[in-house]
Amino acid sequence: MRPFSKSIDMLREVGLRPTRQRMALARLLFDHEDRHVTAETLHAQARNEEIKVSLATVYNTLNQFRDAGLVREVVVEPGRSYFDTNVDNHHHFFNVDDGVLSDIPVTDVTVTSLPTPPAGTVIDRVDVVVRVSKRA
Amino acid sequence: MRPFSKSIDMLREVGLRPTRQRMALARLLFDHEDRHVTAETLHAQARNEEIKVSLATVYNTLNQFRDAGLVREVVVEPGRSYFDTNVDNHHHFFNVDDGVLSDIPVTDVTVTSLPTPPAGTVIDRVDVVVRVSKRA
DNA sequence: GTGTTTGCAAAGTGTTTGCAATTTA
DNA sequence: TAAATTGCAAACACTTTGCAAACAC
Repeated sequence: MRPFSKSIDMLREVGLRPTRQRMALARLLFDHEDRHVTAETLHAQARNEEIKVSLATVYNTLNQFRDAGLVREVVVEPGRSYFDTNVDNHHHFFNVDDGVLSDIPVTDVTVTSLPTPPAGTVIDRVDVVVRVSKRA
Repeated sequence: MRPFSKSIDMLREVGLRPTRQRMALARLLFDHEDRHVTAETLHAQARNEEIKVSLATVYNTLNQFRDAGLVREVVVEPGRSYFDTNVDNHHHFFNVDDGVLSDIPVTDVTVTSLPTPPAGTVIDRVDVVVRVSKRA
């Protein structure tokens, strides 16, 4: 298998040109499972690994990946977006002390009896965020 | 009962001076139940009702009310904070098409089998957001 | 009168965008 | 070489802050 071919295929499938920046970010995101990044943290990691990419491109790329369904955007704090590489149905812990977001195994939380949505609307998705903090 | 005495008492109880601006905003917020406002929408409403208050004061007041436990901050969209006058345990619908946030009656959603929080942390609160959109 | 609060404008934070230069196919 | 993408800096939307004037007690 040629190097990077997985990233190339993934990008081609969603109609994005496999540029150097997009492939590098795809590898950072998808070589390990269940990552939770912000544009800033992903950009910092890229810099650490000597990948040349601007912060604007990181923002644009994350938005394109989200639109393509490769990552999911998670909003838990005002003024900051997290992107989750796990796009399956699942929920989150959010540590309000250090801002760390982590997955809750699907089996560990169960929402029973979903409410009837307001007239004229349908349910897109149910997000459960369990806010945690340091034990007192 | 003297006018405004409820607002005065409420503010005194949480250690905030009952200024003209804080009393006016308290009345807008608490004279009707279960309001969901942003700083901008509350400021707009104040202007409509001829209440003189700056946007900065609306922001500061909402933050003070939140710190005092009079309102709850709800984050569902990047770059915008909603404040909910219902501080009891409950959940939300969020209409992604028009940005309208509404309460889910407590009895209409049940989260069973809460997950074990990460080591060294305790659960502060569980937020369920049901994202809805116009029926296709 | 003394300390608190307000309003304004400026600053701050995270994010998006216009456009020339570069890269991809 | 034609179209897409990048990077920079400027623009943006929302929110916070510094400070002098106004207000509460």
